[in-house]
Amino acid sequence: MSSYSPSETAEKSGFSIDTLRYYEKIGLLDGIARNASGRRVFTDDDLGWLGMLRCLRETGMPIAEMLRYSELARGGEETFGERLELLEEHDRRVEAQIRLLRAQQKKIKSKISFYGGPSGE
Amino acid sequence: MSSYSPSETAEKSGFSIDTLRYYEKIGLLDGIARNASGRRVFTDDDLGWLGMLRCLRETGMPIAEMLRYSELARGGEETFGERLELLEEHDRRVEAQIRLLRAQQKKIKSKISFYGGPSGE
DNA sequence: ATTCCACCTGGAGTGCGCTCCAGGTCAACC
DNA sequence: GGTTGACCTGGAGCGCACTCCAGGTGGAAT
Repeated sequence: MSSYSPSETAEKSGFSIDTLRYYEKIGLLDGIARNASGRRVFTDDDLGWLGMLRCLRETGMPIAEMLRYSELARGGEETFGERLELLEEHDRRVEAQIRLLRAQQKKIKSKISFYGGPSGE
Repeated sequence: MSSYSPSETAEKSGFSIDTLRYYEKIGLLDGIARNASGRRVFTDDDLGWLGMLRCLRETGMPIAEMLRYSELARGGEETFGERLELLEEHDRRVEAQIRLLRAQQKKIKSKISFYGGPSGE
């Protein structure tokens, strides 16, 4: 088994069918195959790419930048350098985001113990 | 010094003046004092509250829930239990968010090393 | 034959969280 | 007395990322 209907793909990728269509429309998904009656047929490769997109989205990358990354990905090995740069930049932002979350979480926890949280009261 | 103009408050709190007005309008900020000519005057207490709001916002709490928290905060000590519950629930979401980020960051880093990232090439 | 269902399209609508705007006020400075 | 600048109000507008809708198609089951 290596080809998937839109609904299977939605389930496996975690994106809704509407989002899959939207992503194809704006160019995040390229060359999605169609069967004889015009329906989308997703491959394992497509699922792999969707996994990458999901990773980028969930770490807060804006669609516009994912689009940039997609364009680079279409450019073949020549764009490895640029893709590397883009991901490293993003990785730094993710790192900063985690740091911020941790710092703010500390404040929340201290507020919790102020209100008499676990092992407080 | 213990009272601040809107622009000072914006600078100190990290929210824009427009956002401060908006927060007051929707009820996240309550009882902000005014001077004789109708301008807002923020106190250290207000700044403290804004710090809490900022913490909640930056950890992804939706405005609607911050509103709920604000209402509870107006309710005095009787609402400590509910506030505690709300913050504990939020803390768990923050924890999950951090975990997700860390997990996705791993994928990004492995992609980076695939592209020939630091100490790779 | 018809009912059903998953899918298709283009385009409109939604929810969130601001952000901007027009038109006005007031205190202060030149 | 005029100008400036920070502030005020109500309300419109915006950017993002979807999400929904109307109307239609094509294959499969009853």
